[in-house]
Amino acid sequence: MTTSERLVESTRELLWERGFTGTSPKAILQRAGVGQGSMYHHFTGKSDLALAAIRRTAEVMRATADTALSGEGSACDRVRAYLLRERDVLRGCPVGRLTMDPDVIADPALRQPVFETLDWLRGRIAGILREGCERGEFDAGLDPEGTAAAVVATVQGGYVLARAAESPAPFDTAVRGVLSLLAARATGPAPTA
Amino acid sequence: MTTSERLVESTRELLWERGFTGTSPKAILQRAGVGQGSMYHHFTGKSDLALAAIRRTAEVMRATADTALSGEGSACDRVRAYLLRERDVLRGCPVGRLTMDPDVIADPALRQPVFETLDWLRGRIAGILREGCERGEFDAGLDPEGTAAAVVATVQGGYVLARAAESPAPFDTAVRGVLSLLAARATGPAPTA
DNA sequence: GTCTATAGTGTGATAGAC
DNA sequence: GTCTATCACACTATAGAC
Repeated sequence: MTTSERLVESTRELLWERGFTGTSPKAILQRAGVGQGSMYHHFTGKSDLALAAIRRTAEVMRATADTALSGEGSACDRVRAYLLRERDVLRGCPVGRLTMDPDVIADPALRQPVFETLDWLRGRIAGILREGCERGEFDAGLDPEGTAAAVVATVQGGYVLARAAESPAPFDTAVRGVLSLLAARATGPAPTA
Repeated sequence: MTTSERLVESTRELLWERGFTGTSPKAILQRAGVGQGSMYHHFTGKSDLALAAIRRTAEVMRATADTALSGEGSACDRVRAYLLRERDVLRGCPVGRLTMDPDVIADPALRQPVFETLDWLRGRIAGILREGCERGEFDAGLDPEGTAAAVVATVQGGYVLARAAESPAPFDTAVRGVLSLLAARATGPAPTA
């Protein structure tokens, strides 16, 4: 791993744990085990390094979500696979948590990958649900866009509830709830959600 | 307004805007228009002041939510009233945003009011849905706990999506989605969600 | 390309005058 | 009760040696 890569990885971890405001260059350097000079040689500063880290994290999250969503089965099965995939719930979403960071939201360059990732996810799920509707997998009138937004929001909000409770339980309950509501709209032999 | 109250109000605003880590005593004092001595006279430090501010914010949020949830109508109507109540969506939830602040979550005293508020909200909505089930307002098998968690998570996650997009639209879409899923479970003449 | 040294500013808290 | 002065330390960035 190059010095540059080590810096990006350390930044990714710290942004996830502490956010942008809560992460100092000093902490990044200590975790990466490099001196200050290296950071300012490879990057123009904290924001530039954060941008590289956020872009990488967004890329990883997108790939992970797409794997779960691209599996076999009905639209409902694929959304279920996404919702029930393994997660380190108490750590929260490395992309979503950045939206609570005013310095990230205020900087268009930093906000863009955050927006693009969540927007892509919403659109991906909406597309799957729309296909499901066209195939008659759901009863008439299911709102693919609204449902997709609710699914993504449930995950993001589930992290909030779990971190407040210091327990993954509220996350799991919320996921169970939205899955149950969705499964009730599926036609055919109702799978136990 | 007393000096102490001014300090708490300034802290509430700043915690909402910038979180605990992103808020300095200096910023609080400037906004409140008082000197440093006043703060350390009334409070032991930043955390103590934040605790007073968080408790007050939690109290306000609980009252606001309870007003919307205590209205007339069916269980579905009351949850709808809560979901559709006016919100400054792009500011996010003043309680929920604190869960992304590692220093808040790490301090049991600061985390407690955050947890209690969100847990109360979940329980309140679950109770309303349970009553609705008992009155036959929903078709059999609606999961009150799961649905309530999904409703609260959708709101919290809706803020995340809205802030990422710098637009309230994704929040509104998610709320429409979860409401549509819930309304489909209501018996009788389906109200257009 | 990486290091240490240094600078200037801000943070969170204390001391002591009024 | 409120103010200003001061403290020790951390933050972000730059300079310049190696």
